[in-house]
Amino acid sequence: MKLKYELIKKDKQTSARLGRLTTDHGSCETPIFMPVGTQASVKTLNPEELVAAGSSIVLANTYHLWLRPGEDVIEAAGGLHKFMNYSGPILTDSGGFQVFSLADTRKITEEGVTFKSHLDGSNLFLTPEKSIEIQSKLGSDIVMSFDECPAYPNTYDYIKDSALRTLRWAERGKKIKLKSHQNLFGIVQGGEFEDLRKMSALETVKIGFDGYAIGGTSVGEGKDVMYKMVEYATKYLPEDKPRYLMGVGDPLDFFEGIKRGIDMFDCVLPTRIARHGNAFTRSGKLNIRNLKYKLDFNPLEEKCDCYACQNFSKAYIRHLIIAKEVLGGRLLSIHNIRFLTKLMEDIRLSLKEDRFLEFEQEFLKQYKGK
RNA sequence: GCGGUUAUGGUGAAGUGGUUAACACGCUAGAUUGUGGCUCUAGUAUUCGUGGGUUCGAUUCCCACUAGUCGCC
Repeated sequence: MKLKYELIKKDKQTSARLGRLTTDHGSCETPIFMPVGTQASVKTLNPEELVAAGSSIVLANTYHLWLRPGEDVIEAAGGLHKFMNYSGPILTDSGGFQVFSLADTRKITEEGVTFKSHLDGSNLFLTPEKSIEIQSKLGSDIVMSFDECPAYPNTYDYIKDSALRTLRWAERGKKIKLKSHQNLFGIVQGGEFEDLRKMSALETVKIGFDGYAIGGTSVGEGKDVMYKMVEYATKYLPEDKPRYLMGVGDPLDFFEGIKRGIDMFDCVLPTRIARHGNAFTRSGKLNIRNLKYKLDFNPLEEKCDCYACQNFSKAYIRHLIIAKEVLGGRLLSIHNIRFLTKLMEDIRLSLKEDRFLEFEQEFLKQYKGK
């Protein structure tokens, strides 16, 4: 069965949307946050904990699984779902971003990208066809097109060439056969340039995909620029398909993205900052290593229903993080994922009740972001 | 009791007769956005056991004291 996106409701004051996404492995309401499990594992958590933390769709990464253990191993296991014992929806990123983040030794040509493995330095060659073939073997529910994620800032001419190349790559990738339950998303590029975002969006839609992502964001461009990039693109995306803002996971960015019509977000932030001792709370981010929590025997957040808050104190989690015990990072990861999934639940509820902007105001009053 | 030896921040320790006393750990704070990396960044001794002396100048040289340590009786 192909992916189904139902647009349940449109916000009257903003471009926010309430929707439902249905795959062969289950459905979820949008807007939604998707935790990242790069190597077929959301770091430190097992699938049960992930689901208990409110997650209903996760990411995995083509580049990482291609190198290790290899897509054939996962195919032999019966696909990613069976391999990692997770039965919910999975989205796989194409590896385009890794090409960007491991940029030291890469060379981009029309055919594809040559770069070095971060594991053993061996030379690798990834093409749009190869990326989709790997994802086909992985068996994820949502497959991402192989794009180029250009660095920021960049010249207009480069971004234009790059966006056009990404379009050609998208067409090539689309020709690769996927499994019947799989769906392919295209990625809009175009940097900070309005006309290029428009061109990229319109042309990507012309090729035709099951959903559309906005790429090339959260690469150091600054918030205002990012919001603009989103705006420039979502205008030209069809209403009846989901929109996914790649790599964005700051609570404040959720509001800004949703306001502009975004349905899906993914980010490593909740799990990465967790392992470094930080927690999201309704009043802002908290660094559990801070001295002031040494004798604080209250939970991270009083009203939080997550496993960490229901069972442990800040003082204990602080001790675990300082002592470098893995349980500390686990508990903070559980909490942070729950924080973001709960925030999305609250946002969806506010959309249902026609008070999205009011809820945003309420949230911002308490939340001290940067 | 005698002789030797050492004495630098929270810890382990470098070092020099003369501008801001290495480095590591710890501690304190910050960062982190389609995860290579429990990672990265910054701050953290107005002062070198105590008291004298030599010197233009001493944490560095000398003396005494105190404390630790080793050996001998």
